[in-house]
Amino acid sequence: VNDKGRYMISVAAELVGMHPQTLRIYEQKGLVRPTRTAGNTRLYSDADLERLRLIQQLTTELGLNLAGVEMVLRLEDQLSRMQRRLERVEREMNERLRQVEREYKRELVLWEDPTLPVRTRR
Amino acid sequence: VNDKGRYMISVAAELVGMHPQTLRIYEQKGLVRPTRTAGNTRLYSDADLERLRLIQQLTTELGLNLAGVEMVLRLEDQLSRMQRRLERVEREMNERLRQVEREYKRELVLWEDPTLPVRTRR
DNA sequence: AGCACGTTCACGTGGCGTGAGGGTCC
DNA sequence: AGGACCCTCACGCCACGTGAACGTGC
Repeated sequence: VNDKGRYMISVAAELVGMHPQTLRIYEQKGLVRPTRTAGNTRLYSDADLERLRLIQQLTTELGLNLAGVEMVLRLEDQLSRMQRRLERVEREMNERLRQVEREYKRELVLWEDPTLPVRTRR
Repeated sequence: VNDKGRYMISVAAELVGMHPQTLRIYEQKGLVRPTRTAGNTRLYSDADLERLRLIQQLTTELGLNLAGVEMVLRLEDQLSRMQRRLERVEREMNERLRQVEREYKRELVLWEDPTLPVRTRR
């Protein structure tokens, strides 16, 4: 699937199996934000289609209404951002830990091996 | 507010401003789980009331339906657990970092100060 | 005996999907 | 000139809240 894909509403509706009117309503409620051509025609990206399929799953399979969909989308976004933040923090902390250990070992080696260049003592 | 408070359905409904029948429906859908007396009468705790107020906010103010409420409650629970985990990880990592730094400084001091007891060299 | 509890069924309202009508752009 | 776009309005269905009917426990 081409990442630059832009489909107008009839094609997009066909691709995700929805009514074109439904897509307009979703946009009106702020659930999807397709771009527009100069002639004001909606253009849906592949990301938009993916979002539409997610909304479809929430409404038809799980039975949420649109207010619920909006809130769930916000919460899931928040959740994934926190997930990434957690991973980042773990990575950075491990990094700093290794950094300190490396320095520590280097200092000890310097004191034990007199053939190495002398560093200033603290 | 007493934490051990147990109210039967009419009182609970009054306290949160809902219809008793609504509370029964919520229980049927698994949104609240009041305990029961031996005679099968529902007893709502203060935690149940708080949950009811949260559900009320989601439905009346934000317009979610019950499927949405259920999912939002799950997601918010997940979010708060991840929040706590993030804080815990940060705390533990800082702890380990300080630990390593302390050890590091102690080793250096031992090498520099001959009056201290000798440790085995690596 | 009476009152609040239990469950089940019925009704009304509102949200949401679907379609039709009419105007505009290529 | 035709077809797909735009928007707005109208209909139908289902979810949900509310109430009534009827039985049961204290």
